Amino acid sequence: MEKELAKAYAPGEFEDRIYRFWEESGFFHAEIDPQKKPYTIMMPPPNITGQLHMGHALDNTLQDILIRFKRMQGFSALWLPGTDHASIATEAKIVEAMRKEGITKEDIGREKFLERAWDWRREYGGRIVKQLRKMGSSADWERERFTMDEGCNKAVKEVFVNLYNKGLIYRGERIINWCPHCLTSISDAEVEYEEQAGHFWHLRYPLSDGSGYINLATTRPETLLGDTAVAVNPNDERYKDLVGKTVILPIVHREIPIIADDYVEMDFGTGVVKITPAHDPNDFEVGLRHDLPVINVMTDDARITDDYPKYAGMDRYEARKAIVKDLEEEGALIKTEDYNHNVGTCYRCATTVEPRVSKQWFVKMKPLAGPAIDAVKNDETRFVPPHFEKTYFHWLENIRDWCISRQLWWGHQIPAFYCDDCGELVVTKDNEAFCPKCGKKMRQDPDTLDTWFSSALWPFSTLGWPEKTPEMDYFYPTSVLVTGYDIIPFWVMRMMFSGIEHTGKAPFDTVLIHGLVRDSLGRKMSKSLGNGIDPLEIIKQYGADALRLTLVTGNAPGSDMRYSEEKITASRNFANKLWNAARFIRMNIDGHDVKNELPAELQTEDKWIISTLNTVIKEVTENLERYELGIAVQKLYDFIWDCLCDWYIELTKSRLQGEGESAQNARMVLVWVLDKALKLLHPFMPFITEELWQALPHEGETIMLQSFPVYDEANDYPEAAKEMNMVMDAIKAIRIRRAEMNVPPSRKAKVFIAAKDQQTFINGGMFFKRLASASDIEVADSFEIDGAVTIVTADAKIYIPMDELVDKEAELKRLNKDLESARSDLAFHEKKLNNAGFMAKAPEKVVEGVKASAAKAAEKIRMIEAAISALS
RNA sequence: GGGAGCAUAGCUCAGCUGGGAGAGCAUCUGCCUUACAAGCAGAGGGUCACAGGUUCGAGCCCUGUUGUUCCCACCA
Repeated sequence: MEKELAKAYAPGEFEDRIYRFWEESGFFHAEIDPQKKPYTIMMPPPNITGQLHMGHALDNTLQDILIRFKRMQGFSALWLPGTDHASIATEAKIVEAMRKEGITKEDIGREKFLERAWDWRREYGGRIVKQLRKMGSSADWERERFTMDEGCNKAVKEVFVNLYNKGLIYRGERIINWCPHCLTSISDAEVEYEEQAGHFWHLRYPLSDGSGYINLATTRPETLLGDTAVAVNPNDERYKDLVGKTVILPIVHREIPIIADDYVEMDFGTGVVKITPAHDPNDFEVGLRHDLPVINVMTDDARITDDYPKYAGMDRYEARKAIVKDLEEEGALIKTEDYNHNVGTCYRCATTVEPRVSKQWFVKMKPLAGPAIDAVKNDETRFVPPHFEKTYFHWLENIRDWCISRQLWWGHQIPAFYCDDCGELVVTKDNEAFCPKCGKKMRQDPDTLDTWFSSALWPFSTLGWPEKTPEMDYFYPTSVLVTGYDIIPFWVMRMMFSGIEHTGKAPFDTVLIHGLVRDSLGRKMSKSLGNGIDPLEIIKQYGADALRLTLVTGNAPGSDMRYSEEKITASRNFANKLWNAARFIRMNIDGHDVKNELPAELQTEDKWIISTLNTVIKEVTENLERYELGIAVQKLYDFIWDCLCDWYIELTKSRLQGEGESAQNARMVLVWVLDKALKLLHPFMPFITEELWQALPHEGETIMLQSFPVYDEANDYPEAAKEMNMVMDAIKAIRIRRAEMNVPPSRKAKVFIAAKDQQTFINGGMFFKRLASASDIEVADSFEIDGAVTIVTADAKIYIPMDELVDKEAELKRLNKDLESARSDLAFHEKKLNNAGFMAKAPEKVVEGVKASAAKAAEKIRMIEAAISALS
């Protein structure tokens, strides 16, 4: 065997080495194997602009646990990784870098710009995937994809053309969300609302016929330039006579009509609304209904157009000030009021979105949403936890058409071509097109597609679709999607309807939703707060396994968790504990030929640990199958620390000090149990388990390809477990009593045990010496001992003669206290047994349990009473 | 306005289909017991937010209330 294990857990010394070993050996690679069942996870592709953060760390840890578990269970487990081109974010970075050089996109043109973008991607696109490797992610890097690679591009074109031909993609002039900073349209899902302090400006518009005024209020006076009507509710008696008349728009002095529309709330404000179809989505709808002109008053960077020379070139907010001032001078401003309202902002740059009418491409959503809703309703895909279905349904049921064109260069260029001569439109997968009418070479639409348009195809574009590949047949639909609840509307929903529409099958069996990793105060980690924790720093300091354990411990699906330094150290301490347990076993098998198998003859304590492990195997497997990863790891933690380290290893120490078969058997059991424990823990803590497994007797190249332990009925030893528990209970009771009396462990004393089940205590005799500070032990039916500390457990009466420490009064007091508690115990159980309803309706198993507890309590009372009478 | 989650020990959180409340951290006591002081053995600490209900039995199921977080909508 190799060198000694280091004294303390030092992950920095082996994690990178092990990862390299795994990757170079090809252990992560999944192949189509008809002998095996497929298990597939598509990694949510991180943005190429991204750096690893806690969100990725959590998301990847959960996926890696599932994929390693299934791989060990014998599935052909594919975890397909990749990155996303992130059109807005990437383009913004490149534009920013160019700005520092003093050049703009337009200066260098599209082709050169794209060259720079690809260079940028080559340079930085690999950063995030390197960081994912640090987490231990066992992804199949040989199959790594990029949302803008050739295959994905092919899939995008195929989908665009299909949807266009079915009439599900159209081009139209609509009001869309426009980001004046990113200079592109964005979809509804990309708008974030935030409350901002603003004002309510109360205005009066004079009626054209000079008969008076109509009063209204606005939060955006600058849009007045584009007003083409004022509206009232048709049922509003106050204004009934005014509908059909006109008013003179202040400042602009344009005559605009007063119209009636249900959209106007009578109870709010004066019940009159100014209508600016070009700059408000609701007004746009009103405009359509009443055939109002649409007057765009702003440029693409949200400045007033040259049509209004007085304000031309001012940005929205300057213009607002200037216009308010002018309104005041004109006498049109009645009053100004403070008012908080929600304002839409761009999710990328936080700039206030400007609704704007423009010609864009849209996906018609209603026909696609229906089947996506059905797939979840009929359980083709299920959410864990299930309540996220509601979020999903809510979005799909209220969905509006998806604006997919972006005025950006970095992305999939829209496969639509225009004829500049006759205006003909052709949508095609080809890279160029000629006008079917006049034969002229056509001009491709300069816009690109929303990033999410290509990510929506990720579950199948990565498997070679639209080609009929064997991978599609074998790995699709995928098994589980692991992602945060925050991107259900962006991504989950869009993958669902895309998968169903293009492949006929929902892309996932299960959608496992997790929460956010927050800081120790419960705040979202963000750049602006500066409260982000860098996972790479944590890995450097504590190891990837400690980070992974922290992220999965106590993690329940769908709920947020807090990160804290204390949790990390607790995880690191557990790793150290495991490390040392392995080191202890290594030291003890050194020089002996120990095979990783169970010996023919087992002691009671061996049977107990094997039996306990067997239960843990069963439970952990069940928990993993149900995505209860936090519960699964908790059980392993408890088993390894409490059962294996604190009890079983301690129980074996005296045997290990001896020679012969008993010692050898103990070594074998230790190795066998640790081997199983390492395998169970491997999906959670891959590095340390590999390192330790390699250092122990084993067969095979790597732990990651060993079979996951399986529950085996033959390893259940209920009798042995019961006996062992009697002994352990007695040891604990002695420890408690000694601690209460402040007796140091160095002060040994003989222990007399009176029990019915004498053999059990005789067998366990040596444990009392090591674990209960016994100098010697004697077991009998009963004892007559004076001046002894008396301890009663459910199965035994224990005497420890320690004359000088025994205070008869105190002993009696203590025994009486025990008696009281035993009596109330008995009363509790008897109350149930005397309850007719309970006896009639409770399941037999429960009744039996209560009966047994009552009998135990009664026995204990008898023993305590005897002890008391002996003392007094 | 609509919807969802959460409320359990001082703190952070588990608690699976209802059967006498758990962990880690923190606090206190005693231990260098030759794997581990990143450790060992113990202790204290809870009206499971509140009020009803269902049930033989409720932290868990139902109804309501309060507090809190989030998502959606957006009345200009």
